[in-house]
Amino acid sequence: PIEENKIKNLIHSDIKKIDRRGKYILVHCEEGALILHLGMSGSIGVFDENIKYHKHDHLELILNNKKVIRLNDPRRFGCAVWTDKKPEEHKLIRNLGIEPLEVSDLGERLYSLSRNRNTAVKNYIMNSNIVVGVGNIYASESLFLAKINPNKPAKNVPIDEIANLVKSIKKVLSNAIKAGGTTLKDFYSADGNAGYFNIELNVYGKENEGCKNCQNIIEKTVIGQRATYFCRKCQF
DNA sequence: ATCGCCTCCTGCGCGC
DNA sequence: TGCGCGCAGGAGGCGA
Repeated sequence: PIEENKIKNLIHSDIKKIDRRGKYILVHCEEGALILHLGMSGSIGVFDENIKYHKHDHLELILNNKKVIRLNDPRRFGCAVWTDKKPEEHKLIRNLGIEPLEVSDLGERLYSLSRNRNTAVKNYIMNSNIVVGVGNIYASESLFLAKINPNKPAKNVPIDEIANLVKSIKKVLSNAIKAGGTTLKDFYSADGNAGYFNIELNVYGKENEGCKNCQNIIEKTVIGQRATYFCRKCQF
């Protein structure tokens, strides 16, 4: 949800820094911080101040350089929350898991945290209280590269497979970042133009196509209410 | 603590 | 063309 009234605290406030934690964008100001999330369908655009609104523009930050920042989010799964305190201490942020591209011991940590986890390994790596950044596309892609069946209980994945999985997650995420994200359909970059390229996907959305390793048929299944794609022959 | 299930909401593509 | 249906990139919150 968008907390409109509280966000008015931003009036006359300087933006000191913008960074992120997991998939949350943190706009640090003098008096606190704006916490943004784009959900499934959100986008942020920077426009000239007099440009007309688009359908589903929900929040506008008016800057002092005749530009505006607008949050557009058709499905409204995103959020915009103001906090007076350090954003790291906010309840949406403080329980977030490991930043996969910022630690060198991800394998050891994911292994030890998984020993009592009976849930499917795909659910495990998508749990943002464990590790952040692995969304539904990248979960299937990472498990394919690591040759791990997405349904295997997390606690049954041995240390060497976790090591492969961690390598795959890092590779998939950094390639995706380099490519500018994954565009399935509508996507707008910050200047308002349709932008960016599809990254190379191996399994996501490839139901009934041939596996790129073994030509076996890619299967679609549902794990944790989410579409999941894998090759039964390569991943076990 | 952990887990599975439900929910929020709009839009699009498909089959009939 | 139009309608109804299923599905979609996230993740908080609930009860068991």
